[in-house]
Amino acid sequence: MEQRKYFLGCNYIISIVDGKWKPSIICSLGLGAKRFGELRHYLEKLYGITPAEKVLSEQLHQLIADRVVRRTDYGVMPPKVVYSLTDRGVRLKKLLIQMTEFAEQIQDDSVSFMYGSDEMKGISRPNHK
Amino acid sequence: MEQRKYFLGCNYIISIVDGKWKPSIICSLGLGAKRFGELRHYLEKLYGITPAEKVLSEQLHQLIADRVVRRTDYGVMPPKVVYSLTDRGVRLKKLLIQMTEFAEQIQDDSVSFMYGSDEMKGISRPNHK
DNA sequence: CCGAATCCTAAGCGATACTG
DNA sequence: CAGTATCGCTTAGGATTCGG
Repeated sequence: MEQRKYFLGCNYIISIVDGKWKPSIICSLGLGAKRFGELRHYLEKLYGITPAEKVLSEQLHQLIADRVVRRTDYGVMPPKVVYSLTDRGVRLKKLLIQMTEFAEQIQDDSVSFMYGSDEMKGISRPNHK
Repeated sequence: MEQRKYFLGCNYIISIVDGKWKPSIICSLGLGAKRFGELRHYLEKLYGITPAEKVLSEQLHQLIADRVVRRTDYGVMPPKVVYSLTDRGVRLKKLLIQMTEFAEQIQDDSVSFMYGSDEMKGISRPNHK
């Protein structure tokens, strides 16, 4: 087992959440545990595009390695596997919400976001059709 | 001028600070404005390695484009150019410190950091030789 | 002293096809 | 259903060289 070395602690956090879909995965699972396919379709409803299966799989496994996400295999046929946030994941999600709120404060015309911090908290349930 | 679109606000923040040296640049300039070469040598003292000039230059310009860093050219000969944090940069640095504190909370044996949140705040002045 | 220009390698991400 | 295997494009970042 080898040790990973970072300049700053924030570099470590950034490395955990850096990945196109990772914040959305954490956010989604924070609103409820989901199966692999469920997660894909949930993300598609939110954004209109789906992560490639390979990419979703990769990023999930990285989050598992960083102990942010937990994988529960029910070992039945047909397969049933559920992903959910660990304790660390729940705390990380709160940090992501803080970051999102900061983003909304400094936001200007040059950027836009598809999903807001209130929605991350589950305050508003969007009607994505 | 085109608009950048992100899934979540935190994706925007992550894109701003994602870059091997960016958090360290923001942290360093937060302790005082610096010239290009000064910044390089400061980082070298902290970490024992220097960013390639091209990389430091790139990441500085990206931070300028994101209005986190300000470049002040005194237009004299020999050249004197100073980099410092904007208002947005100062606020972003506070967020980075929060992230670093979170990292220190969840830290375990598998990771280590070369510079701590207290040092980011300027509380302790390390004696790097 | 303050960089820009070029070349190179590794990693991120997507599309497609296939498996237990 | 829940993924893995393969391919190919694009970007990040380091090494090196050159210019005002």
